[in-house]
Amino acid sequence: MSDLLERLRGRGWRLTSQRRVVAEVLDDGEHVHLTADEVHARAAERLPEISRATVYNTLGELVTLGEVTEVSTDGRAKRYDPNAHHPHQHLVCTGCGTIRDVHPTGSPLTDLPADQRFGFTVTDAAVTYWGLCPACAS
Amino acid sequence: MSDLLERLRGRGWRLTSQRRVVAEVLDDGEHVHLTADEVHARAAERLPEISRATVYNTLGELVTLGEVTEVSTDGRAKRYDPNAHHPHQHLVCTGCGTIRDVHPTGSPLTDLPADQRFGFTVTDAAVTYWGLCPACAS
DNA sequence: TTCTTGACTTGGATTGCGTCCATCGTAGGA
DNA sequence: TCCTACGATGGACGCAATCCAAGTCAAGAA
Repeated sequence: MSDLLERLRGRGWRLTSQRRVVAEVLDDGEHVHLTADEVHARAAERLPEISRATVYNTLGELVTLGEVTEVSTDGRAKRYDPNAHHPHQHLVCTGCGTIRDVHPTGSPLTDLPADQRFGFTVTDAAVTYWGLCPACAS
Repeated sequence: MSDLLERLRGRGWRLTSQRRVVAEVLDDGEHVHLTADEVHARAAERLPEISRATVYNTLGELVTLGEVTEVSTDGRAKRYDPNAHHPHQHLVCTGCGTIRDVHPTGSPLTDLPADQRFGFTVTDAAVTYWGLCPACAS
């Protein structure tokens, strides 16, 4: 994660305590995909005065820089995936909304023939798998 | 679409003018994927007093019955896809948000090995392709 | 070290999308 | 035709996210 902070500094980021804390929170919970509010709650444990607006701003900047991926599954709150540098797909629980990273075989982008692209310049493809997690299934 | 109305009646639906109009709107614009607000606007052209709550209720019921599919691409408003009986995926313009139905080769569900399911009972998979439509690319 | 400045943060207001609820209306069976 | 339970209404509400004007501060300059 210090890598991340270095990369950000290299891009001309002013390194404030708020931004540092948000980056640390994303790093700490690398296995989970936090909502903006969850990021804010965890950041506030270390920096009580941090505002939600700043968390939103910082997350948005990290997404723009490609350091973090935004995952919006259904109509719920967006979740933020710090695992942006390793391509993967998502498995979402229809019960509780938690997300797992998965690695399916095959690559979806190549599965779209030219005659199915309708003149679009297709740049990305995402596969979302839906199901019930063990906890919600019981 | 009269098919749809028949099916709904067969399921014990009370056939009100509001529900009929919502169904007609979805049928009319079969090529597009309308937001709830767009459905409401078009329905209101024929039935000015129809309320947004009724449109939301009716759309929700149609989704529950499997007659319509809910498509939530990014953080924007959900869109409703009347083409629920023909499996397909979606190609979304990152510029304007419009959606096209596409038919990729291969089937995503079979692409997730058992050791990548983490105890989930996986029931569905959706592929979303992202790109710029011809209008937004120019 | 202190100064300076513009980028960053703040929090309260606001927007967008969707749901809830008490009340009224009406489709369709008796 | 009448009854009544199911559906419609619309205004209040909730949640996620954004906006904005004012205050704060990181980091380069001197």
